[in-house]
Amino acid sequence: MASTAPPKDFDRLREAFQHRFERLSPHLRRIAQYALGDPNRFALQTVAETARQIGVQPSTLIRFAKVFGFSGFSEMQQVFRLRLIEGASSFRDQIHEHRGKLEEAAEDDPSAILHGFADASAVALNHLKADIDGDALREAVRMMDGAKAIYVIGQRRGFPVAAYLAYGLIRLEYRCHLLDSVGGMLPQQVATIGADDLFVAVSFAEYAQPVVDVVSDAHIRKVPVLAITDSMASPLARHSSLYFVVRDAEVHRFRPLAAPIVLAQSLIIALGYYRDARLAQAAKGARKPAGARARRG
Amino acid sequence: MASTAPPKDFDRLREAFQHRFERLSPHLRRIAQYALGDPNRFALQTVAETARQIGVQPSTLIRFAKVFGFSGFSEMQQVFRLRLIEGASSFRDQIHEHRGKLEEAAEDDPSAILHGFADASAVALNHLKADIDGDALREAVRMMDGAKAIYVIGQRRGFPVAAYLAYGLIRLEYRCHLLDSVGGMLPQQVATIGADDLFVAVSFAEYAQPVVDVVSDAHIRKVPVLAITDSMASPLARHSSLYFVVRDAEVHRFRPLAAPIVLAQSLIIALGYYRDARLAQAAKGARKPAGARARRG
DNA sequence: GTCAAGACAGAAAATTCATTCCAATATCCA
DNA sequence: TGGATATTGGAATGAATTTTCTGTCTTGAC
Repeated sequence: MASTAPPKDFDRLREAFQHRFERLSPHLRRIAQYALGDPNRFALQTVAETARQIGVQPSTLIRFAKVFGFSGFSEMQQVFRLRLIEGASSFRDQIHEHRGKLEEAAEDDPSAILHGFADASAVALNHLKADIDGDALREAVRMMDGAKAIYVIGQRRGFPVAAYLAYGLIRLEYRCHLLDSVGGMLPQQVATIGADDLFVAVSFAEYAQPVVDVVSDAHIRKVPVLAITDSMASPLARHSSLYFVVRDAEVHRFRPLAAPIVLAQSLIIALGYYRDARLAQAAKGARKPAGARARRG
Repeated sequence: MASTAPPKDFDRLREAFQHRFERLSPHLRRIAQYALGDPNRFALQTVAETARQIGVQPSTLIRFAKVFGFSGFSEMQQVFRLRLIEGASSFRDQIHEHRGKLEEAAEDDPSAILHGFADASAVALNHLKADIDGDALREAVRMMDGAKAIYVIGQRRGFPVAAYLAYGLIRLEYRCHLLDSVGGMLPQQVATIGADDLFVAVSFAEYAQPVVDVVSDAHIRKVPVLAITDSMASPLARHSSLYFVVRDAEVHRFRPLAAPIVLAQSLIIALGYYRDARLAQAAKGARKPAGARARRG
């Protein structure tokens, strides 16, 4: 019985499986095969279920775990579960892990702050890539392209993102308005938005009340709403037709903006290509009424 | 107790959470927020663990599940677990899928655009780390902290960055004004800025004329100018007391904004620490005239 | 062919876990 | 202010699951 320290992270455990595979007894081999072949199932099922599927006794699974130095099956399964959590782990946790590194020795060294914050932002960008669904992007592009006019709102931390979206849309020659509350006419402005327009809202915790208000107002009035926010539980997610969740975590008491900015820029770029493709199509079949198929259903 | 048929796929369950969110009691809301905010954890943890993390009793979690028609907590958790099995198994494949697509042009694949642009932005962040000088950051922080009032300007692509700077400065309770040209009074506004104020300008090629004009005007009038721009040859660099150069390369005919945004955030964070340190100092030697050593020489 | 060492099956025990129930508290409405 | 209703806290219960243990079986060597 090898009672060396058990591998604590999944990669090492996998290596251990592969390394000792030949020396394993037939049943233990089948367990190793199953575990590596469908690690997700293996992480979630109970011993009894897994044992039945493999065709061995539950006790065999415990013995298997002990061969690799674990105290029992549960301890080994924990490694598989951790992989599931961290594989798609929330940015929050990953930052939490590295917070020491990111924030250490930094308070009086602006250069260290910049480095730490840039690193945190890079992590956020990786999560963005994993989190954002391609189909959702496509749908968002269709919504923007099909709208008669686009109204963009964002306050506090969300304002720079909203401002970029408005800038990009105008650069692409879409009819777009950035809603600030200059003059205090925000509710009245929103009241003029119709069902063939599009409302784009950017808001992160703690969600600025005016944005939440106008978004739910618009949603009730059947105006399509595209939201960029930071949680599926956000009030914007609840009151939108389509939303993007960009996770972020505090570093130095500030939240990185890089991820939402990159999302906004990507949306604009994708929209640009989409429109070009549509125009090219329209030019080819120029006899048909132009732009007819651009409206979404 | 709503005993309608419980949603058995994740999307429907998520919708149910969002739909009934407002009608939920405070504790149940927190559960919904936690579940949607970190669904992976929620899928794997035991009731006791989850309850402790949220700060409610285990029984409350069971009640929560029953509200949505489940027989108990476990049945609801099963929905979250299924998502993990099915969603994560394709996760690996998706990565390979994207890698293949990334090498092609991928103009019609918004997801590939996002990936490419995020990567480009990450590269820009690395350049930022290498390019920005620590002493310059320190000096910029001193300038901001010592100014009587700070005026921020930026147009087009620079506007989101300027907007963030203004937001951050106001959050740190500095006297700050974001100069937009609403009302067309920009030159007159700038004329009121004095030598003990600070002018912060953000502008990238092709440099918006109004920004260039007011910057050189301010510089002639001996107003300190802090600039964020993209070249040492930029007109902003010529007319500023201190400037940061943020290189960026065009991707898909758009320039990443991540780097200047991260620079702006880092400046704000560093300024926050600097001010805290200064206040702590002032508190210690409280008999001396407060804040006297905060002005820059 | 026999003996020894390891592997396995199955039941029983122990532990952990989800669930229930009732008391206590807070909230709302008259 | 008082009563009624909804919400929450916490210990007790009961189910499920992991783990241990013992006897049997297979395998390989002498």
